Amino acid sequence: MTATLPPLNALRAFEAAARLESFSAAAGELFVTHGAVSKQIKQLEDWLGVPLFERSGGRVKLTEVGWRYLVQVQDGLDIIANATAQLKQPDRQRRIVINSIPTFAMFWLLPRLGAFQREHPDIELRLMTSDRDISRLDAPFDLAIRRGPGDWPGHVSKPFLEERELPLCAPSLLERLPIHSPQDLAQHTLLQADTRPTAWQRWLTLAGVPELKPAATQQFGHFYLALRAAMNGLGVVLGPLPMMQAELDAGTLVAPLQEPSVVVRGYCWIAPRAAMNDPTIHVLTRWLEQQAASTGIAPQSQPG
Amino acid sequence: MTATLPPLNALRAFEAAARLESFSAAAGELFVTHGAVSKQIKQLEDWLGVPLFERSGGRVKLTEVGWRYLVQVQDGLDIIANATAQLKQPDRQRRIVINSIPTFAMFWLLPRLGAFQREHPDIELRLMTSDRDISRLDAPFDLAIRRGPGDWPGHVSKPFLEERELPLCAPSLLERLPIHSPQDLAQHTLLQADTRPTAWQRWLTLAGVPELKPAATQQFGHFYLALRAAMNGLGVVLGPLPMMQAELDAGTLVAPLQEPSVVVRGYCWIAPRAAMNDPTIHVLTRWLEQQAASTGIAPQSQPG
DNA sequence: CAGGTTCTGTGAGTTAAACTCACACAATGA
DNA sequence: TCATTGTGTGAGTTTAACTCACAGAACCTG
Repeated sequence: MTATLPPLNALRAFEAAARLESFSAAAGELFVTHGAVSKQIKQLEDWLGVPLFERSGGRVKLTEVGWRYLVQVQDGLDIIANATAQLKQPDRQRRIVINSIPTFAMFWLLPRLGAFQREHPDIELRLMTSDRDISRLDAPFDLAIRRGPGDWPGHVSKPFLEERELPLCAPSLLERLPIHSPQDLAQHTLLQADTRPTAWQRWLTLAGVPELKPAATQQFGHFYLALRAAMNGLGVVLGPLPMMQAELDAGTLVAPLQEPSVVVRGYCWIAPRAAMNDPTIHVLTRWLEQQAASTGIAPQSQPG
Repeated sequence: MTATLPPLNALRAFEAAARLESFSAAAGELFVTHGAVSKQIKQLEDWLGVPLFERSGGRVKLTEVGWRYLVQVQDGLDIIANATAQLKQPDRQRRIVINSIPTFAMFWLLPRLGAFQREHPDIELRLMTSDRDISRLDAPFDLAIRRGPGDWPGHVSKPFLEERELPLCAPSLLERLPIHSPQDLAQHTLLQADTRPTAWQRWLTLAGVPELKPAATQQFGHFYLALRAAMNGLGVVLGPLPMMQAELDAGTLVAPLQEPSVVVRGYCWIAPRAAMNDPTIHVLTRWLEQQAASTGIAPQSQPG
């Protein structure tokens, strides 16, 4: 990371002073004089170019900007402190922690987890979800599921499930506004997620209607929220197949259009290189590949 | 935070050296000599008590411990760098960002979002999800939904929806192993989440069977994963009502037992004090309260 | 195999950040 | 009005961070 960092030692003083709303109390906590804290805060404010505290008669109170900065600085420093504490006290537990992107966890992995556990009752799985790049996770993991291929230094990865996208929506939506061609999407709300920002534009281009303006768009922080919104009749989502096949089979979602069907980046399992010595990881990754082969488009052989 | 922080300036050198796997390259990036970087790394390793790099013949490579530390240090430093950049370039947008805990977003809020948008087409909502304490979020928000009451300095909050918990499961589960009394739970897998770690123990205690040992327990990182697992027939979850009423009505979940029904901490909206000057926040919070009053247990008047 | 190149390790000395000390000023409370 | 508490800051001190110079090791090339 080459982004500009502020004077880091000053952050320690800032965090304490802001949390306690007192330079003197912060000085006590940090075992320095209040003058040191005062100078550090002044240095930080000068460097940032904005006041972080309001002063009134020997008392300080965070400004709104200072408050916003504090919560993020605390988050950053907490992560560093926690990482440091963990490093000093390794906590070795025997379980496989899977960190999956939320949509995959909910619509593909979770419905199959029971089968895995019946087949492997001796393996304890713990499922976490995150959209983040694996290099930026708060907690360690043994296996990650992310869309790929991708660049994951220090890890082994392998694609195991391809994906294609089609417009999907609740059947009730079509009763009010039928969709027979891509042009009909102009009457609808298109649902999208931060994690797939260009999906609709790409699909519309392939469909031959790049300039189409929908009635509205609805943005969600996570794709699974967009999918749930579609099930709730809020609009049309570009649904991933074969992941949503169960919902199509159940009739909670329908695919009004069959073309174009865009093949997009599929799913990879990702493990730290050191974890590849663990046979349990092999059991799990083989199981993932077998499940993918039996339900949808397993990728052609591709090196990790 | 009074947790021990390592020498912070050394982290800057460590991050660069670790990312580039070169002290000389790190020195170039940081505009210091390689000797400065070497000394900083040595200081950090001495302070932590563990080597972070393997040395071989003038080359360095991260140890496994060093690698794990790097990803977390990078995360922490990135948050600080991003907070710093945001502070310098305020990005003022006109939209309401809601940060809700995932379960509430999916099962209560999202099904109602369409109604809100039809009633208020001029307000753009952006829905984010997180379990984190609001003081530790990566991104700013205008309104948060968390379970409470709670202590949220600098914010205004108000409970608007109470909650009670009952064992819920898929109907297919009862076909194989009926549940007529709390003792019957011994034959089942109890599903739980990190965010509600003591829920089952409390419920079993109230049910008069504190020593009951279930066939298994299954832990999930998020409560909504536990709920989805229950719908997929993986076990019994302590389901929140009235949130899951729609699923009970639809038959995807059933409540085999009606007692004891535990009233637990419900839901609060939380807004930064400064945001209370914004009339849009009032529109949204009043709408939340009205929706809660019409669907479930609205709390007795309680100050924020 | 020898020499050159590149990279890290470290002692000695230098520089600058961090700190202490002491005093000044302001708000609050008794 | 005076005492108390807290912040601001200049001057001086201390220590972390740094440069400089040299040494050692691995790798590459001729």
